[in-house]
Amino acid sequence: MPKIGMPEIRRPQLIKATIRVIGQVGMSRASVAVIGRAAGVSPGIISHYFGGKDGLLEATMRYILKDLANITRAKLSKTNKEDPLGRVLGIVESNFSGGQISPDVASTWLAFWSRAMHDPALYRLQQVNEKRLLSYLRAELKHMLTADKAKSVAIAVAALIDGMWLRGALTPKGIDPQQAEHIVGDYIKSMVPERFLSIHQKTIRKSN
Amino acid sequence: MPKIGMPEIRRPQLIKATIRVIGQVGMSRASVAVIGRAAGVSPGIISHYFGGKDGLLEATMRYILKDLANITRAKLSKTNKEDPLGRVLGIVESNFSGGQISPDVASTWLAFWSRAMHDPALYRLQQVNEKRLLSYLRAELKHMLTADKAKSVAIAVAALIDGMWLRGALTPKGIDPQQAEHIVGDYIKSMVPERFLSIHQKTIRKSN
Amino acid sequence: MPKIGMPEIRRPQLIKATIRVIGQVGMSRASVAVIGRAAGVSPGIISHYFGGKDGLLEATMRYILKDLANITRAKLSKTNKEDPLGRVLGIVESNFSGGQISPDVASTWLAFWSRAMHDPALYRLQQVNEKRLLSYLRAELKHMLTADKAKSVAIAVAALIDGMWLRGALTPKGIDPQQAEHIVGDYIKSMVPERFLSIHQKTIRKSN
Amino acid sequence: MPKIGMPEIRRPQLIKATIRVIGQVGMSRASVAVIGRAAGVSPGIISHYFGGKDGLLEATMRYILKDLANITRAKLSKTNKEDPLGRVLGIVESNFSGGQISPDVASTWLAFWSRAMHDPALYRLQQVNEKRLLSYLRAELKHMLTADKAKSVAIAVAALIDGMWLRGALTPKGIDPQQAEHIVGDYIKSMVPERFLSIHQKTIRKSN
DNA sequence: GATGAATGAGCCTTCATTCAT
DNA sequence: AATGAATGAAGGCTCATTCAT
Repeated sequence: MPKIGMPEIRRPQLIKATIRVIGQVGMSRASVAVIGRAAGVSPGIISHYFGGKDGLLEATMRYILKDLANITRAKLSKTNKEDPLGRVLGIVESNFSGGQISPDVASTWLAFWSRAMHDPALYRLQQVNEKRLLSYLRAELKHMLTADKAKSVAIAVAALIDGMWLRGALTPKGIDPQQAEHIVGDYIKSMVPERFLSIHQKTIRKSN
Repeated sequence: MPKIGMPEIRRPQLIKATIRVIGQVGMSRASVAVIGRAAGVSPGIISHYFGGKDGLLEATMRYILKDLANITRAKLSKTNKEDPLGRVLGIVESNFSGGQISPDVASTWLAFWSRAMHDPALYRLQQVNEKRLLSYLRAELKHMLTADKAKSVAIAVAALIDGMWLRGALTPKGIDPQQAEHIVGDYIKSMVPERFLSIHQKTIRKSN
Repeated sequence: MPKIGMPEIRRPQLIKATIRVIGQVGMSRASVAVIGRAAGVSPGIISHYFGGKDGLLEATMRYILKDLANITRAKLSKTNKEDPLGRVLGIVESNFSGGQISPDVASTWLAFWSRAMHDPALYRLQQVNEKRLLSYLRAELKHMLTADKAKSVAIAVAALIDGMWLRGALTPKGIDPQQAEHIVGDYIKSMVPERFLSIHQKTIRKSN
Repeated sequence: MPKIGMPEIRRPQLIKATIRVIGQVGMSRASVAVIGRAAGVSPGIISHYFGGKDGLLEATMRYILKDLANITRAKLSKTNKEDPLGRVLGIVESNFSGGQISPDVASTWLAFWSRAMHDPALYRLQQVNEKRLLSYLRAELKHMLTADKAKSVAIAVAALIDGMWLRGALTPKGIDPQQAEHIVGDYIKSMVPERFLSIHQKTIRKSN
């Protein structure tokens, strides 16, 4: 068994502090001093572990995206491959579950969204994530719709997810996952042929 | 006698420069020095006209929101009151027309969105805008749907608008208004009773 | 009769505003903009009439000193030359009368005192005033004391005047002229031969 | 491990540089840049140690006042309690000894006097110091004079100290402690009953 | 590995002065 | 004569980063 070094402890510790700080005071006030204090370490350590503030921000975004990817993958692995509607709903659900909907993460993500437009490193991460979501959605929707229709519905679903998520981030109460899933789910159900709803119903019943 | 009427010239001049600068280098690099240079004036002038950088940012957001409100109002005034579907589509269209979809404005708006979460003045402006959009949508949707359904569809449409808009902002090519309107339009049409589509068709034909 | 031009109006107007502003917000916050506003004129006018802020400050100090000199001269001209004690008391009284003891003037004077140590122009004005006070005092005291004693009492009286005045300036209620004159007067009376007190008493009675 | 104990080094270092700078160029030119340079450190350090320029100024005044208080306390502890005149003279002497009479300290003190009128924090410090001086003087004078007389003589002595001190600050040669003590001493001796002079003489002789 | 003292650039703001009107 | 818009330097402060310990 290898000894776990400090990097494995410090990096997540600082990333989580970053999310907390950005969530609470905003990106413009998230200085390394404040983040360091929130993590209970000295400011100098950030340059040591991430090469600088930019490195920390990139690592933080990467962390959030990875978390989402993990959740989605886990969700899909538990979903019946014969139930494409269920799988699409699973993808949607992933976007409104776990750490993703905590106000701090929502705030952080929004800050990154804004920053990504002018920061190549963040922009690339953002693009990868966007494409993955679209490709996941399209892959499942193709089982229920024509390629053309699948593409445009995928875009709509992705937009709906982001929109619900964005509006939730700006609401004092935060994101309401149930409402979000319900609204996105309704849209999808209204778009796919009826028989996929039946399959989905049966699959759910079976899994219980 | 001094030059008069400068405030009426300088304020829009500085606001436009702000949008341009935020659009091009991002909020974090939009210093008063850079904005001043972009407007061709000295940095000190910003405090003179807006009381400080915060005042300029607030005025800028106010300017963008007012622009959107004006476009929406103008659009609605030209739409037949007997055609609620047409009016909803008009509201949607307003959000993807005019200055709103320029990459600079999109970037600026996103920056404000992020900032609004931790800046009370911007937050208030944001909230007013959100509520107005929802209320406009709900008012028209109520003519076609039950109050409950109108409410949830209004939320979905607003989310769809924001989502399309957000994703467009992050795309190199910028927002594609036609695609956006098409996708949002499709969603709305799939949600309202068929007869309102007929009314809408007739209204359009008549107006040509 | 010569026509009175604007300079004769503007200069005192600005000087008085300066005293008012320094008295109310202190030297460090007395900008030309604030002074101009207090005088109801534009900031540019100060450079026009005084060549700059320094010129205004110097003129303001000159104005206050001249006022004190005038009061003293007037007081002495009304005092019996055969009553040296009465004349000394008159000099003391002059320093605690008229505009000199208003809180604004006191504050302004103190500010100049501090500034004079590093501003040659103000320093020169200060010195002239100090020497005049000492010379006035010494001239009268010499009629009652030896030259040596007169010199040291003159210094003490001057210090007592400045000290009372300084302490008064720092008290919320401002300078109390009666208390000040009483204390300084007591000191002087205890220092001069008794017969000058008798002369003084007689002189006062006669003048009534 | 970082360098430790720097606060204990830096704070006095910066305070002394502040006194030096104010003494040499005046309060209005005592910028953090200049003070930092005089202390051989970077300007940013001032905010680090004092929270800002105001904090440094307050700490500087506190330092000077504390120094005076220490000197006075030390002086009194070495003075015979049965010799009230000696104790009063000791208090006076304290005000014209040690660091207090250096031109830099005199200039700084005068600058603070002026500033205190519009700066609550400095004003409070000033008041504490004034009250302490008066109370010390009154306490001793009460052993020699009626309460009423003690009060007014205390005020006069305090004024005389401040006045001598103030005039000295404005003299190129600086304060002359011997002359100052002599003048103030003479005044006090002329005010108290003769027998306290005898006590004082005896006490001095004994202590030699 | 970790600290936090220190730097120095960059930020926002204030201000005395200039100048077209 | 007077305005007040505009400048640009200088002010205080914040901050990411470096480095001796």
